[in-house]
Amino acid sequence: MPSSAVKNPVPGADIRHHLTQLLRAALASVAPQQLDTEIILERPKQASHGDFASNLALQLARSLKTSPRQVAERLVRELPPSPLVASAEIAGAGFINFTLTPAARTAIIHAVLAAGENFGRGARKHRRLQVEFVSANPTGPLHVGHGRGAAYGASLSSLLEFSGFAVEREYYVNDAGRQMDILAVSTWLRYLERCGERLPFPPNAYQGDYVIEMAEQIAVAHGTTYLHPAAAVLACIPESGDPDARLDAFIVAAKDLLGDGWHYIHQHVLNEQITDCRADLEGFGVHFDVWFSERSLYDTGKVAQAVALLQAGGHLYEQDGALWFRSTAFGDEKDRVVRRDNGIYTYFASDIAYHLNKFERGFDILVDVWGADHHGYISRVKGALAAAGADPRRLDVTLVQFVSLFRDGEKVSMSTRSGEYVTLRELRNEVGNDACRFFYMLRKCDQALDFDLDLAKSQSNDNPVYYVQYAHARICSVLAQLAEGEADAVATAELAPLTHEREYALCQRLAEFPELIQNAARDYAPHALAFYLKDLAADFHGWYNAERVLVDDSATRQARLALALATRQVLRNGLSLLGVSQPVSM
RNA sequence: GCCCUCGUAGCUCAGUGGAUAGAGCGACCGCCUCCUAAGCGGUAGGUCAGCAGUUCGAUUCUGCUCGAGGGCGCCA
Repeated sequence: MPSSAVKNPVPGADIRHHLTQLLRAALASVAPQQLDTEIILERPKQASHGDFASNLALQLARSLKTSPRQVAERLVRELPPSPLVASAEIAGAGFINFTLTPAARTAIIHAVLAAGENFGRGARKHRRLQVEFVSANPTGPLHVGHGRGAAYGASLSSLLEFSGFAVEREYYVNDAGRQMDILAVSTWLRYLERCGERLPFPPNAYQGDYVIEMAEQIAVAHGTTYLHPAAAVLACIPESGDPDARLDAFIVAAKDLLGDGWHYIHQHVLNEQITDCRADLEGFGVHFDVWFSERSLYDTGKVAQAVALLQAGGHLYEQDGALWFRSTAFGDEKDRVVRRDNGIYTYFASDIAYHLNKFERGFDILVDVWGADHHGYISRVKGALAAAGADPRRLDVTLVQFVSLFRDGEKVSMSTRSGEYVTLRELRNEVGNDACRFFYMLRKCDQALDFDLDLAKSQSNDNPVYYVQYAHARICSVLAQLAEGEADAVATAELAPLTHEREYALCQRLAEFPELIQNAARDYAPHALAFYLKDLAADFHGWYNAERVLVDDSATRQARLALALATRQVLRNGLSLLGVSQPVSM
């Protein structure tokens, strides 16, 4: 291929693509029969290895029956000349290391300034993607474990959206099951207590103070409307027996005695919890586009339809009075019940209907963010989707591991049912939203997270979130000292005065941002963005300490201002994706 | 027993089919007459748990062993 076939690059355009074209041209001449070899360009860890490195020669050596270094020499000889490449050197086992010209290295600054808040945004992918996360039962305040799912899901959604997908965020409200009944009956029993009735509060009912508060509200608003004598209630409850049976008896008694009143209390506590949950999440910067009701799946017959669909496909059978799904035919370790012997559908049944409904709504990809304790659930849901004729590969389940809180080096013990746990709201109030959001992203989601309260609260250099925000504030501080209108000229500043290694390193970091967005989105790994921002801040702080921005020489001053401004832009873009604020001063 | 996640510096954790495996904290030595010291520079610290395999090349992929945590309901 003649070298003229490689187009002259636009400054600031995709240099990686340009280098790939150069290598492909060389490949066509050195090994025309290997033209489909994948061209891989990586960013070397060491600065002495240039700006980009290719292992193409190592890949080709075997089939060409030639030593890697010899192949590399031939490739380099055939590389078309490029105005962006200062040198292409052979090193190590046969790597080709590209060093860019100073202009090519700094060109990214203008690209950042031109794109602004859209720098790093991926091309539209024309694929609709839904992220479902948190989806905690509306039976009590969110705790720090839910907080991790919320922070992860929100950052992941933003990242996927920024990378080019059309993203919808959804919260699945489990408003149909026994847990809601237990919350309603718990509230009613507290209400009776407040009205002066003496009866034992079941140990397996919801113990939290918020239940007492809801009972108080009902009493204030409705007086003794829902009052029934303790004796009438207790008459329905077996003397002994297992606690779950007793709790169910309390629920039956409440339904019988209250009639329509039961529906009021049930609906009231549900509304209260959803409202509280939504406010908590919005306060955390976590927004949902859709709050999807599980009960609506029953009301519209979707659950029965889903089961009928599996039945029609011959995937169900009856045994011991229950209806089973033959999930072992789809790789699950045992078959699963979809309808119990008492005629009630299991959670699994509504979950099948739910996921089929998601596909009906036209999403190309479903992402479910679940607590790690649900991992055994993946194979059966995917199996059911396959059985129903849907493609299970379009469902990606991401498991988020547990959170342990540490205070003064001691683990804070938590127990959900007893009501003794640290809520997300308490955590936010104590350490602040920014530190919370950032700390949740400091660990891969599939690893258990130890949340150090003292470190998260520390207003010091130990705290990575302040380290990143400080870089942003420092840049703002410099810009605040400019004369009127001086910043306007920066966007088109001549960049040749940037000649220090730290400046090139910072430019390279900025240039990595778009690739990082794509990779992190592909891997569902928003933590990679948090780590990138730490690295970017470190590159900036290092440069800031070594070189002064506001120097007298106007050309140097303009060039450095441009670099500072571009850095601030990328810090902003990254922090906002993570839901962390970008303070102007600290 | 089966399944999942994991094992990387004293501690907490990133990372990768590639070259001399990184960061923060802790330790030690330094840097404000200077755009914010919530900052920076340097030193010390490693059998990437172990064994075998695939590969031109394995800390990364595969298998096994050891160790840690979690999950295995006609609950949600």
